[in-house]
Amino acid sequence: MTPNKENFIKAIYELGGDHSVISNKKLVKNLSISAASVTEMNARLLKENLISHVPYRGVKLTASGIRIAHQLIRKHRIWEVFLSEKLGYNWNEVHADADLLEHVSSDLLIERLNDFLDEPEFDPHGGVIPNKDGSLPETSAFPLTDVSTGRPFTIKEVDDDEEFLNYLLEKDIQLGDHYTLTDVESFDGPLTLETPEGRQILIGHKAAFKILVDYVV
Amino acid sequence: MTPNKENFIKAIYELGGDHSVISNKKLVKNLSISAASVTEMNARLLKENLISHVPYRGVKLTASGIRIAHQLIRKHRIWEVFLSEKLGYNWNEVHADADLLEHVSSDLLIERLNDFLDEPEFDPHGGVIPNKDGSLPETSAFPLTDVSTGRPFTIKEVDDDEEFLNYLLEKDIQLGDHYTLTDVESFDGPLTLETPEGRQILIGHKAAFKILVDYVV
DNA sequence: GAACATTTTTAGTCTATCCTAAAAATATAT
DNA sequence: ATATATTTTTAGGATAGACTAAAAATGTTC
Repeated sequence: MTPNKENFIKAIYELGGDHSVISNKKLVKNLSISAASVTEMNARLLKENLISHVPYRGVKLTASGIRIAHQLIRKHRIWEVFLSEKLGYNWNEVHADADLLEHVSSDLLIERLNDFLDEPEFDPHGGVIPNKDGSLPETSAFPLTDVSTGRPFTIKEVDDDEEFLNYLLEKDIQLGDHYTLTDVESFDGPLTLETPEGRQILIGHKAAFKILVDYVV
Repeated sequence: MTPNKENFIKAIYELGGDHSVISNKKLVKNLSISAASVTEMNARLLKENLISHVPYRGVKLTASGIRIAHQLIRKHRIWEVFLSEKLGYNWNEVHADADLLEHVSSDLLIERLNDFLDEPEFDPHGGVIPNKDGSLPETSAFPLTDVSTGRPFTIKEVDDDEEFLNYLLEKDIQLGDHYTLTDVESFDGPLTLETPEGRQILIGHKAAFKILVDYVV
């Protein structure tokens, strides 16, 4: 396993390749490599039984491909917690360094780091940290787009994307904040949130999809 | 700069390539690669002006080659301090992981880590940590082989080699220990050290060369 | 200093990863 | 349903890194 293959598997996973077939085109865009390179990498991962391939359709992760993706995400997120909590990185600085570190982290290193950080459950964006064995803890968050009006909810997780995190910083939206949905424009229009203090926040539909929430009990 | 080139430069440095010409043979042994691969890598580093090359004699680092070596050693040693002090790694476990981490560490990461560790001066083996600009702090340690009998000294630094560290563990020799040299066998024979409590320790000449000491004032 | 031994270099391959350009397959649109 | 557009695959190359085997240079020994 090389850093390249690992990144490829992670990209497939992040595009939904654990449950659906991902087109080459999406991978071309996501990884910024040529279409020919995607075809080639598919062939390599296919030979290792990490993906299944439908010609001219795309690829999907096998069970072992998913396990590898989860283990990579575990490493990535544990590093994010370290960078954020111990080294004072901002929300939007952690990603790049974690992306490099995850590929050179021995099991010993990750487990020691996990202990040092007191076995965190979530990374700085609210992403759940997979278990050591590659399984995924249960979580109940769902997209902000699916929330019902009037029922108070809390922000559980946000997309790990630098640009998007800056957008949230601007809107002053943070993990754990409480809101109520007061209005939804039809035809995928913006959503209006209200803070307990009565402040109104407008969120585009596309952004709302990148925010996972849960109802306050 | 790739991890491979970085390791090559570090190997040259560690063999004394900052001040003398290092033969291909030594690099073959040190890096466990073929002689042909060494010749090739020499050609690449020569093109980048990181080494000077005397055909059939060997290579020597240029000023920028030395600076790169120092910066790598800075990264390596800061990671070693972290692994040892914060993650509870043993003396002899730190090397392997530090060797991987040093190649993926951004300047931001290293400087934050350095702050987090309270700007350590030495790594767990007593190696001095180079400055951010690639310069080397002054130290006064010298090989145990050069010590005079009767004058008390202290252990300042030991070779960063797993096998050798286990040897020291066996002999119960640690950084900061105080000893006096009581006897030296001629013809590079073993040295006899004495602890303040009167315990005698026998050290082979080759091992003594890997231990740096300084007189107690 | 000629013969043998060692070391370095050259030549020719191999793999992983990337690319561009062209061909093949699939999708869309009139 | 045929023409056009898009996507994927194939073909052919490039580069970094590593290898083995053979050739060239250097060292050593008697």
